Amino acid sequence: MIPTKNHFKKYHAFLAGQSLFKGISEDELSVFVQSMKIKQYHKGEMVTFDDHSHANLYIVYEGLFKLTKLDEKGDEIVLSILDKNSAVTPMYFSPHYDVCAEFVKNTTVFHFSGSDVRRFIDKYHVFSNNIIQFLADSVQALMISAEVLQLKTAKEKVGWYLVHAKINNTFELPYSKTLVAAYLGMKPESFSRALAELKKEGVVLENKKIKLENGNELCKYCDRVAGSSCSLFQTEKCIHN
Amino acid sequence: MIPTKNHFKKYHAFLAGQSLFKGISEDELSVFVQSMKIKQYHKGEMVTFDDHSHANLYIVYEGLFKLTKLDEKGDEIVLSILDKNSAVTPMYFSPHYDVCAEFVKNTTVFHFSGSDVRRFIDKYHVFSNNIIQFLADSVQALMISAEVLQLKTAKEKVGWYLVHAKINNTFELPYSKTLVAAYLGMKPESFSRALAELKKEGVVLENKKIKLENGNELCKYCDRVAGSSCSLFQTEKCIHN
DNA sequence: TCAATTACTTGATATAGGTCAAGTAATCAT
DNA sequence: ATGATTACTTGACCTATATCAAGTAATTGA
Repeated sequence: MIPTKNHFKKYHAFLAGQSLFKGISEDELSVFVQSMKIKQYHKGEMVTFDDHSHANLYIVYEGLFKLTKLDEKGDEIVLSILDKNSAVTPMYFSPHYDVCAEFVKNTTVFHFSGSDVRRFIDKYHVFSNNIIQFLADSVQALMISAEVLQLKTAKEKVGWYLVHAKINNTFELPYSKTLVAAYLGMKPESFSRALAELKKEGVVLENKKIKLENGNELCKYCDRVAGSSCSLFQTEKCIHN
Repeated sequence: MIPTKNHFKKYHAFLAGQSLFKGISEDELSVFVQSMKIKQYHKGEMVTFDDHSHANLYIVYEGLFKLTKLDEKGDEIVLSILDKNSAVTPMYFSPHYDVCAEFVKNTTVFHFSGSDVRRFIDKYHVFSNNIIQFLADSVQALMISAEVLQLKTAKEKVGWYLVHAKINNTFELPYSKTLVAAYLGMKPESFSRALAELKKEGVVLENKKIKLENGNELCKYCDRVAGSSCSLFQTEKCIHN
């Protein structure tokens, strides 16, 4: 797909809104955007990052996919779920570390070659700092995942996932139950049973909409990082003191 | 502890050898080292990174500790094991994300304040790139952990851990079984039983020394990233083609 | 719009690894 | 050197979640 001038403007605006490009001027960004490639993937496609694609930085313009690791038996873990505005860059990883992208919806991603990214890092100090922040956020997210996956019971995992939708006020499960279950390292059956348990506590999920009896039923499943974005954070109603 | 001039030289040499300071000249490093603080912790101590210590970059000069997350029930996960030459920096994390350092041995750490690190990043582009590589390595290590913890059986986890000691040719378990078990997300009892299983396959662990009957018994537990450092990598003896 | 596919639920059953207990071996501190 | 503490092992038992199966509900695509 060759971007038309019109598209180009749209993409430019989109990228300007990304936290990776925070603090970069319009003109500076333009140079970078010139070298951007656009790629579309189809629902159901599975792509492994090979030695070549390892060098890239990817930003999701539209769509949905999961980053997974598969083992010989065919079992998989979901490392992260990526949709609009998500970014991923295996460029600093070992070329022998292979992860897989499984596309859940038709997806459009922008990608920048490793050499362009490095050039941009060298030239624009802000961008370098943004990359640092992006990687640090990834580290923190993975640490929190590790904690959730290892320490929490099925019900706690689901509660923890749902509380995010309360905090960001959508009160909506953003993806299918099966996908969320996989992300939480559990089977759809267990997810379903966990929801049944939560229902007894006043948490109802009905066509992806979360309904709470009193409003605070999910608070016990909250962590401090997520909680710090909550309107009740550290009020007397909040469990985090 | 106030470093004497002599100590200072020793520390300077130590830091010059760290990959975080690769490409930094002696003189440049000196400036940075001036502002370094030294802290000693005792075996058994437990320290939480508070808002203040969050801003720091830590490098382990000597000793051993584990970075853990604890939950209300008192269960813990080991996010990483840190010993000589290891580094950790929560400085880019949410101030609400609290991890805990549990000291296994008496430990000496150097730390640099967040503002010094930022100043150094601004000034020395190589350092900024080193930080990027350091964070990316952390991301990759956490992804591999996630995979090991979720996808592997007890025996596979232990085999995977042991194969590293084969690859780096020490043939030695670097830490206590209990600590390694915790890192692998399992109980000491399960670790012990997994070792018993491996013994049947010709893998013997005797006072921390790994003995193999034929030499290739651990290969089936190897991953490609670890394997890429193996002397047999991608020869006909290697499972990775 | 309707058949086909995929998503979800619920029950019965299996199992890996956790827990508890009791013992031995190794290490530490005085 | 020795008593105390901690590390490790082994067996019996338990439990949370996976698996299997069979069904219903929802979504998709021609």
